[in-house]
Amino acid sequence: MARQREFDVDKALDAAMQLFWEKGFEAASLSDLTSRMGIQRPSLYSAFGDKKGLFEAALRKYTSAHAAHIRSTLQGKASVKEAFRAFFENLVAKEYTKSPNWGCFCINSMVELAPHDEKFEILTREHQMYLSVIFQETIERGVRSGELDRDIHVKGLAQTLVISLIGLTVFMKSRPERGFVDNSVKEILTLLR
Amino acid sequence: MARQREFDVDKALDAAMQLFWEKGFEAASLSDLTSRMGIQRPSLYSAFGDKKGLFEAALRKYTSAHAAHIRSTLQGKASVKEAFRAFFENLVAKEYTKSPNWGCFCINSMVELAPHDEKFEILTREHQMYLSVIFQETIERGVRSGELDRDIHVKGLAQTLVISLIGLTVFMKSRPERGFVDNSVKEILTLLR
DNA sequence: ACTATTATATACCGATCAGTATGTAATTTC
DNA sequence: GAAATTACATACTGATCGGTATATAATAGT
Repeated sequence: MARQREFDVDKALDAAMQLFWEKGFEAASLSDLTSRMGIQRPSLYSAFGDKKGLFEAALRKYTSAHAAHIRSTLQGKASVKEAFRAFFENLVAKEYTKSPNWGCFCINSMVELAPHDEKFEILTREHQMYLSVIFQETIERGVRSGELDRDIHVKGLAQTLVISLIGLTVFMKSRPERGFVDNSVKEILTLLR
Repeated sequence: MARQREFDVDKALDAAMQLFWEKGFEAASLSDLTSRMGIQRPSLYSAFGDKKGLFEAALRKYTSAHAAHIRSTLQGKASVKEAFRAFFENLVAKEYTKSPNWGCFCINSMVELAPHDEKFEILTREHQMYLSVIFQETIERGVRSGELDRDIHVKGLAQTLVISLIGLTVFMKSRPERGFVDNSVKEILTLLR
């Protein structure tokens, strides 16, 4: 119809996601955003509506990629116990190579926005619910294969692993000694019997 | 020497703590603060230095009260298993009566500030370390009394309960169905054998 | 009572906030 | 190639940000 966009919307969204992830919603200013995204203000507003709209788009992009990553990681090993062990150990190892540690964008958003904005209360909750379903499916696979006890409480266990994942991710933001989280991961994995 | 203060510093700090707890550091403005504290800007600056200083004072007040509360709660019951059960169930029940749910001021601060400010990285981490010591002492009491197995990994278990506490507190900010957290609490408590 | 000192209240500071009006460049349809 | 449409860049809006200068009120020591 008319002049075409000169910037890649998805690349710009990715840059916004990175900044919101690092700084949170309030602390990321429009000037920060436009400079990191490499576009001007009016382009941002025409493409994403407003700051909240951009934030929501960035968070949705993050959660879908995050869930896909977790799902494929857990499917990567035949042994379910091994899969969870690799998942948690990898999570810890990764956070201790980066410095500083921005944690999980979805959890950060849950803490900052969920109590003040119902849209983000729902969005962040639903992501954790989705992760618990992924965990649950993985555990069920272990039960079917005979690797895990038949009388295990599959759903409760999956939910507990989500809680543990959140706890670990948040606590690592304060950069505790690694032994602390290593001990916890070991303990948490004993729930898989 | 001269004119005396007309406001109660501790009461004002309490009001600031409440606001920072609800809104976080960035989202709580000086206008918000002074109006909630019932004082004028210069009084705030003369008593607390600046916004960060006020925040730090509020957080320190919170953490010391929080730790004292947890310590006395855990000492309230002879049975260690019962003590932890009551502690976690009370935590959940309390969060589900308030609406909305502001979570834990220290955890909120860890998420918002720890990666950007070393002072708060340390302050929030040390509080969790302190909680893990309280948990550890309680577990040791259970081992001594014979209520808990002698071969339990006391420290690792205490650290895991801290991780679980963080995970539960954060996740409840998104107001999930209560069954989810109830299941997790039940599962977490099975670690106490 | 006088002086020094400190708290209070008002009003202000430059900087930055999120968001937009305006004018120009580019691309399509006719 | 003219008209219509849309993206771009600059510059601006009123509002609010954290922080402070100034002036006045109150209390202490002398």
